[in-house]
Amino acid sequence: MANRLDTGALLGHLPLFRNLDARQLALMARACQEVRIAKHGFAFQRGDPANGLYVVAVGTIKLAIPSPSGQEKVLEFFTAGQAFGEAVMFLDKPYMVQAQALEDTLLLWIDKQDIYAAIDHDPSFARRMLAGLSLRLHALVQDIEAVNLQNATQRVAGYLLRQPREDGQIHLSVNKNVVASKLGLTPETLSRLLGQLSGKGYIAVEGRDVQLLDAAALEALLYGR
Amino acid sequence: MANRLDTGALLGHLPLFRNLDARQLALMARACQEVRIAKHGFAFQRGDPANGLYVVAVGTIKLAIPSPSGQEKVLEFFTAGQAFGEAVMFLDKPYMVQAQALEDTLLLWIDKQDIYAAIDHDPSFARRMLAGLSLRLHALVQDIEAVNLQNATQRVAGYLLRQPREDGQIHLSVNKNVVASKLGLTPETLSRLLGQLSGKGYIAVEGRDVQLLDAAALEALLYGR
DNA sequence: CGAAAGTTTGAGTTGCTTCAACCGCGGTGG
DNA sequence: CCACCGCGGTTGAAGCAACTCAAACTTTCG
Repeated sequence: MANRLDTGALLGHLPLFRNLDARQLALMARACQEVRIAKHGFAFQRGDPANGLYVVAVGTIKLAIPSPSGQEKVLEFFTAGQAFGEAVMFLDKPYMVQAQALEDTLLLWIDKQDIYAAIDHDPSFARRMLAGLSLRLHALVQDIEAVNLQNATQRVAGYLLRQPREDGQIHLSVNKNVVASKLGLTPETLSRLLGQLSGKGYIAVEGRDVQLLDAAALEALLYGR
Repeated sequence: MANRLDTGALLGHLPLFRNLDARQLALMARACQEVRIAKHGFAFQRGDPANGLYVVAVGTIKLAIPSPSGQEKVLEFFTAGQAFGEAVMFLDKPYMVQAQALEDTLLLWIDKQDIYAAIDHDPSFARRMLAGLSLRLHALVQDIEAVNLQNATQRVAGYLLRQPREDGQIHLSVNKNVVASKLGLTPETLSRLLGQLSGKGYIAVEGRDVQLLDAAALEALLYGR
C-alpha cells in the first residue's frame, strides 16, 4: 500500500470534479481504474471503442490524428490533472484519434456509466463537462483558423505568444518535431522559421528554451503584415 | 396571430429537446425569442458576446471564421432544426466565429439561463447537449484531418462521399465558392479538381448537381493511392 | 561509449495559389 | 424589351511557400 495512489484526493483536486459531493466522489474514486502507459505506449488508438474517459495522474499524453502514411497531426497535450477522451464517449463511435504517452504516464480511467451517473446526480458536474468540451472545441477552432488562414510564420509567432512565459522566457514542453506537427509544419520548416525570427532579433532560441525579445514584433506579424 | 410560429411544437421536434417534459418545454418556448436574419445578414459576428444559443427554424446559416484579409474559412452549415452557438455559451468568451444567413432565415434564440435551468432540471437534456457538442467536435477533428493529412483531391473526394445522395445523385446545398472554403481550397482549385474527376469518369458535374459514377474509385483516392 | 533520435542546413521540387481574362446567367433599370 | 452589371464559375499562365530529399551535426539515453 506504500506506493498506492490516493485516487480520491487526486480526483477531488481536479476542476472537473471539484464540487462533486463526498459520497459521489468516493464512488467515482472506487470505480476508476489505474492505467500505466510506458513512454511511447498508447492509451488508445484510432478505431478503438470509447467506453470511458481518462484523467492524467502523472506524465504527459499526446493526442494526435494518425495517417496511413505514417505522419500524424498533433492536436493537443495533456498533463497532470487534465481529462481527455470524453468527447467520443458520448457518441457511439470509435476514437478517431490516438493517445500516446510522451513519457511514462499514469492514467485514471473512468467508465462511461459512472460519468453518466455523476451527470444525473449532479447538474453542476454536467456543466463542468460541457465547459470542458466547449474549451476543447474552442482550441480546435483556433487550430483550424491557424492552418487555414495563417502562413507558417504567423503560426509559429502565434504559438510562441500563446505559450506560458516568465519574463519572456518560454520552455517548450515537447520537442520541436512535435511542435512542428502541432503547427502543421515539417520539422525543417519550423527550424528555418525559428532561425529566421532569431535572425531578426525577435526571439532567441537555445534548445527548448525560447526567449521572446520582441513580443510586439511577433504580434505585428500575426495581425498587421 | 395567423403568421405566428408555434415555437412549442417546433422545439418539441428537435432532437435536443425531445424528451424534455411538457412544462419545461413550454417554459422554454415562452422564453425563446424569434430572430429574423435577411440573406447575408449576421446572427452574430466574431467578438460578439455569447449569451445563449440559436436554433434554426427556417433557412440556412453558415458558420465561418473570418480573417482580416477578407477571406474566410467555412466551418459548417445549419438548416432547419439544428442548434448552433452553444459551445461558446459555456465559456465566458466572445464568439470567434461568425454566423451568416445564406438565405432569409428565422432563428430562435434561447437565453443561457434557460438552458442552464433545463440542464439542472433534466439530466437527459444535459446528455443531449453533451452529445451535440461531441458531434461538433468530431466534425472539427475531421476537418483538421482533411486539411493537415490529405491533399486537395482527397479532400474533394472525401467531401463528395460524405454528402447525402440518392442513387449516386448529390445536390450541393451551397454554391461552389462556399464548398471550396469549407474544404480549404480556392474556388479555382475546386473547379479544376472537379473537372479532373469528371475527366476520369468518376463523377459528372452539372451546376450544383454531382453524379457519383464511380464511388469506389473515389474511395481509392482517399485511402490507397 | 555507441546507437538512435532530434535538429539544422542546403538544394531542388511541387501542389496549390495568385493573377487575369473570359463566359454565362439572372436580375434590374432605363 | 434589351443593355448592362455583377456574381458564380471556368480556364490558362506564372509564382511561390512549404515540402521533400539528403547529408551533417548534436543531443539523448541505454
